[in-house]
Amino acid sequence: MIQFLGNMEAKADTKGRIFVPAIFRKCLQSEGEEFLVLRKDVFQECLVLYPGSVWEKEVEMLRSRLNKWNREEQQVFRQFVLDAERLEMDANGRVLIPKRYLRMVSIEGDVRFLGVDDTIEIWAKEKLEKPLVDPDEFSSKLQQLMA
Amino acid sequence: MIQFLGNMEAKADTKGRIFVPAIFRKCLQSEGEEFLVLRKDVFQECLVLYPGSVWEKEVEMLRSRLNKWNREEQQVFRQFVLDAERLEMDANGRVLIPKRYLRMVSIEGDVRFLGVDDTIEIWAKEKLEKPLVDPDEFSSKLQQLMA
DNA sequence: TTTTTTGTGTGGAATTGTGGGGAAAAGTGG
DNA sequence: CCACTTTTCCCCACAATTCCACACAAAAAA
Repeated sequence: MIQFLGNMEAKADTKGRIFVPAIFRKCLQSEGEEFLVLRKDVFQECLVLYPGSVWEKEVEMLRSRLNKWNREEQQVFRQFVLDAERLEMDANGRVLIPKRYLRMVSIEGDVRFLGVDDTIEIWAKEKLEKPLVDPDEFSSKLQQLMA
Repeated sequence: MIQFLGNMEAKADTKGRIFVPAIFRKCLQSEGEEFLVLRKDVFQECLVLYPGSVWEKEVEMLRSRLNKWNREEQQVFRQFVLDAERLEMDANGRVLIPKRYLRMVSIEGDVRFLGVDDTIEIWAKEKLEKPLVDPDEFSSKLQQLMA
């Protein structure tokens, strides 16, 4: 089971290419992942990189539970794949992020990679400067949820 | 098993020709698909491109569930194949979409190709600008499905 | 510390993808 | 049979992407 952990800075060059941090790369390689899927997060202004196998599992799961002859369910499936794209790393270990996606999450220069479970998130650097949740709220929320 | 993923822009020229995005083309080629079938989606205002083999499977599936000696069921089957058309790509990798179909889904200039499972959808660009499903509805649906 | 290796940032050149249009061929209606 | 539209085939220009090479910084090894 694949697990990413870390938070490192990187920058998109003028062509929209970004080096995937070496630790993540090694992780992907050792798991034999051939490709990645890039997707805009549904709720947050960030991008999500799924290792191929993780993506496939997710889609398979959805496909099996959403009937394509049902209007609403098919629409949900469509929404899920709407902002997703297959990517491959180049010889140097970079991914080319299409301009459209950079715009969607307003990335211009510096970014941060964030390992979150079995996916990798890409944020505009500024957005991760301040905490996502208020620290006090965070601790009490956590306490409450894990009780 | 063939799987399309992605969302890219393209435009219909004055003759109604549209380039099939290169990634999809490669996908089709590697699966040895010789032709495509175009159809208006049953539920949405968009066009669907089926790889030949996918279309055949779909029809077979319908055929097996719809009794041809039942007047109503046969009529449904007929309607399904009525709005469908066989297409081939030209030497440059374009498909010529008959005007009739463009009108059906009100495509005039820019379009978006959308990989959805084993089919490719063609939408008028504007229609994909805003979310297809209300975000709250989407999240609750997903939450419920993946629980 | 010095050297080597690995990781990251940059850019140019070649290739491929996309948008467009012209002219031949094939249908269509008078 | 002719004029006219539609379809098919071919070629061109430009933009985007891929490939390749290099420079440099950081980390690891000697």
